[in-house]
Amino acid sequence: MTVVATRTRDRILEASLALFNAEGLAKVSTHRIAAELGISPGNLHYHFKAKQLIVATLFRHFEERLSACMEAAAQVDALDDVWLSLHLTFEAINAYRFVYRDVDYLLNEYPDLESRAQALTARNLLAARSLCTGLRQAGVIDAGIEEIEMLALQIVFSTTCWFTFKRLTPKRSSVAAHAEPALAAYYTLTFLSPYVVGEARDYLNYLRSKYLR
Amino acid sequence: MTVVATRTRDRILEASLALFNAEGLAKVSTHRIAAELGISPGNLHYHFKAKQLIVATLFRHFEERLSACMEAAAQVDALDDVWLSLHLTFEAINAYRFVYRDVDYLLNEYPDLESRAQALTARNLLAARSLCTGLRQAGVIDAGIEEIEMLALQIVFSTTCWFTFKRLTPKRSSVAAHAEPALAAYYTLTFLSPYVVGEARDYLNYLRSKYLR
DNA sequence: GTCTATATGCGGATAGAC
DNA sequence: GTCTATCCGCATATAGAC
Repeated sequence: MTVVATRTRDRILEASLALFNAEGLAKVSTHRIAAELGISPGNLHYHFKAKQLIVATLFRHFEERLSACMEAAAQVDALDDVWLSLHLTFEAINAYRFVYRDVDYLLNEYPDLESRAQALTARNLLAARSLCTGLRQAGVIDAGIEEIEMLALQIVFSTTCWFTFKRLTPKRSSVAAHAEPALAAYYTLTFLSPYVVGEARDYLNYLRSKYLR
Repeated sequence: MTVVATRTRDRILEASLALFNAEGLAKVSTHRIAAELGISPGNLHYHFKAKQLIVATLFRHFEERLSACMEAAAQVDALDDVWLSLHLTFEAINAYRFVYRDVDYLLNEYPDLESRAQALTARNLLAARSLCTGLRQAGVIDAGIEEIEMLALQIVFSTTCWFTFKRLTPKRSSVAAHAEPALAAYYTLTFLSPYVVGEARDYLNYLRSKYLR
């Protein structure tokens, strides 16, 4: 049945994503994925002729989800929306964290993803720039062109690499795993703080007191 | 001869470092290293019983070099020295870029390095904080405790992840490879700019005009 | 110290029966 | 669609001659 086939296909993608995120692309073999699902390696191969195809499919899903975040981000013009937008972006990246946590391995192993990953970053930069100019026009921040350029770069840099860096800082047991994206969003939001003017400053301080705990 | 033995050992480390940096830890096998040196795999194994030992040795060298950078950084109290210090740090990280460019793979493959890598980051954060408070005491920047905390984090974050992120931005052929650390240092220095006061501002602008080309 | 030859195991991928 | 069985290649690591 096609229905059943599709189910299995989706289950493979689901399980692969979970394993890749948890243990890293390199450590998860196709055998392992099959075992996790209780199916045979042969069956898995029927649905995906190569591991590369699983990875490529997941990467496409990631592109789509992140692109949606970016479109939303480009429209933002209030500090409150910035935080939400960053939060959603971090959640997207966290849901597919195997991509950025191990970019070097990923791109070495599957070179055809390199240009797509670069294009994604480029669009991400455009969206961040657009977000910043939106904030300036709304009078939320006061920043020159060069400063905005810098801000956009910082935002994209931190969304991209945050979870990679996280692994290099000792775990704080006090922080629940699901709270990570919210914290990361707060951290990134703080980049804006030197440039925030007017009553938006108060809101930023409110956020600070709320999340610095 | 012990002398010759040592030579070969060092050559192995040298070649391994070069290959790891150029192609990534995962893609470079011990056979490959041996072939590159024109020695046999058996001979390589005589000097290093396992690939892990090569990696561990290189990692120790990296720790030592980066630690020296950090000690120097902690003493800095002028904007000029900050740039130099950042530059040297980026050069150290660039010289051993296989470490941070593929941390996730590295730590998954050699778990005993994880705590050492975290300790290194922790010390790095301390040094950065010390650098920032030094700048404040010297009157170069005007920043509160929380802001300094944030600055230190930004500095360490960017030194650690910059070259990883670099791979996600399209190559600009105009930038020579050896100039990368200098550019990265400039980028990181700019984090300070919102907080720089007095005549130090002029110097920062000078650097900007010099490196923004 | 250096070599050749080889053991061992794993991961990706396939063939063909059911 | 799913299975079992298997091939192939590579990477780590070892044994033993020179």
